[in-house]
Amino acid sequence: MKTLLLKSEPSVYSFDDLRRDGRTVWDGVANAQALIVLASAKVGDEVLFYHSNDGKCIVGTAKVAKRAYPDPKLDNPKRLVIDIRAGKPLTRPVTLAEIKAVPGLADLALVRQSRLSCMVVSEGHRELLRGLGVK
DNA sequence: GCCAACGTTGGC
DNA sequence: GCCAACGTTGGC
Repeated sequence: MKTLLLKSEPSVYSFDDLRRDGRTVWDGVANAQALIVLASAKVGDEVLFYHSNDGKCIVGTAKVAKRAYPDPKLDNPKRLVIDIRAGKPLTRPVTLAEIKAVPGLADLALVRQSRLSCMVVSEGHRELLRGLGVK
């Protein structure tokens, strides 16, 4: 099982929205690199839910509920989506500033490639995040 | 196939 | 609101 980190602007779709919905289709990914990440997602993989712009913090967890499939709303087989279901909110959000303060997390894609919306979190990075309170 | 121009994302 | 970092587009 691996861990993904998905970014969302809370004003568009927040973690609270996900908890309200229980489950949602994760769509809108067009970037080639991010699509490769989506394609690698397996049911049961852990998802870290990050609020970009307004928040800049990891706010909760989720799980991959359905592996990648073409967006039914689009006529483009390359535009993949996955389904995720809500997990638990963190007791305290873990901010980007806190993450940047950990030397071992400097090469996390979230830090290095701010525009990437969807990334795989390595085992080692996952452990460091756990140390910051991402349970 | 190169590259300039333009658009977008997201941190600050 | 600004701008850096990228990705994409289109003319050549």
